[in-house]
Amino acid sequence: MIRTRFAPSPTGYLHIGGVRTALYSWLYAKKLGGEFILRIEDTDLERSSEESVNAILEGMSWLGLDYDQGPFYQTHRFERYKEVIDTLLAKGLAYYCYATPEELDEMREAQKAAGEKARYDGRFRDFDGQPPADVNPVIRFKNPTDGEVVIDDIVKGQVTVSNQELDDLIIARSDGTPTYNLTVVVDDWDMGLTHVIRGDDHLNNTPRQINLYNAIGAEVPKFAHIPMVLGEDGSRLSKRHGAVSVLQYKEEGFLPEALLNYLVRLGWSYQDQEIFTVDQMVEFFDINTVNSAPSTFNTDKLTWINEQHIQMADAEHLARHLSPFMAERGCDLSQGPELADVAHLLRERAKTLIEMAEGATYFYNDFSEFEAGAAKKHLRPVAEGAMTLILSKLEALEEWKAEPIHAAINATAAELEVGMGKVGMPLRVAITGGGQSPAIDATAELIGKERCIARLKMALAFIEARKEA
RNA sequence: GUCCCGUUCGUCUAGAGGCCUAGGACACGGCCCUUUCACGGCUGUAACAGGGGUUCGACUCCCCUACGGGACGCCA
Repeated sequence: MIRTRFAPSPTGYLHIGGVRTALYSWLYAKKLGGEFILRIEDTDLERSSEESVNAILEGMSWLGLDYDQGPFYQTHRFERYKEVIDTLLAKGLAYYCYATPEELDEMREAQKAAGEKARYDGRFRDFDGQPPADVNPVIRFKNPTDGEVVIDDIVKGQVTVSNQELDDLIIARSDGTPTYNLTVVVDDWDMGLTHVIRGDDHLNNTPRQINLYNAIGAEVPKFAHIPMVLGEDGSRLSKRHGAVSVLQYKEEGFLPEALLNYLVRLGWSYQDQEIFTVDQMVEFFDINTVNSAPSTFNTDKLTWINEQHIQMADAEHLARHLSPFMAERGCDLSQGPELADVAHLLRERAKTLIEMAEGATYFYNDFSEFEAGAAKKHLRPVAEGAMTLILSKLEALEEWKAEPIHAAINATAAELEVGMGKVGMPLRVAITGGGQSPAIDATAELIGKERCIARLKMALAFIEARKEA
């Protein structure tokens, strides 16, 4: 069975590049009926935080990237890592290194000065003298010194690295805690992972990890190194590029499926299709056709995709995601139409849920002033006749539905021998407070008769006051 | 500096030697639709990093250069 994982370290927010590798792993497992595992790589006690763990969990949950197993925490598995390290030590495949951090810094500086790649020189590899009493040693893995490691990467192709380029990496710190390169190998082995899908910033670690797999007698999984996501200026994505945390996109009014859609198309394509439902992603995604070049994040396109998903979203689904934004704007949803109906009406003119919430406010909140520009243009004395007539017709309506409302507007325009706009626009400003809204008849229906009548009267009073001024 | 990876319109991408007068999408411009704002439809501008090979023929294969990214931690 196929088994993939997402293994973030909880040292910050869940960022957008991480989400893409998580998505690819998740899609790959889903597509092939495999399992997707979540593992929290928290061996760095200094930098890991519970807050970050929560941000990761919340992000995954919002995106709907559910996992079949986990979350596993590496800090709960220290016994197991110790066991592996002891075995390596016993077999002579690992050794204690007493070099101090200062000593190592000096070594690296000298190497760089000499134009070489900085790496541990193996000074304690064959040490059998008296260990210094005042140094807590680290444990290093004895990397093979000759030959080469070949990675048969699903997205990068064949990558060959000479063992001479690799040094003896630290697998246990001087305080005894294990390090990433060891824990990741032990876990991926213990958890039965068949495919390791991760960012290509790990490509350089892979050869040494393969050596570790071999040393502990584990089967080497298949690798797929996904290229990085770059910021809009082409450099590595970071905080200064604006939103990098998934939850920030949630707050900015993006639908989770839209973010996923944008991310799946960043570095991968399926014919000329741009818009994918989550089910379609699962059906069409193919890890073998992921591009090997990094790609640049583009908010404009994300926004367009979000708009497309809003347009095709189910009204109830939209309402569910829209609801928190309405609350933010102080809207009491019990004092107005069903939010789903409003969302349905607005979905063709909102790029984000924030925009939609802005456009939905007047369905729930009354206003005391009309938007200045729109009022100046449409609530003029000349509109008084049309307003008075439409008011009386609307008041007389027995069935408060878009169709009869529409008929009333038509009749008013016909009786006064003016265009639809001469009636529709003042009416729009009167009942919505501004000059922009969906079709005025459907809008009026949802706002409700009582509110519409009251707002029309308020508009008439506004015109009256203007005449006197 | 050393090693690894990469390079098609501004951006995401299609392109597996002739189908390419290089296709689609976002963004941008124009036109149409329209009682508002949008949606939508049509349309325009815009790219094979450079240089050498290989081949009858190169966006596609090879080499070099340039540029970009990554790694070189008792971080992951």
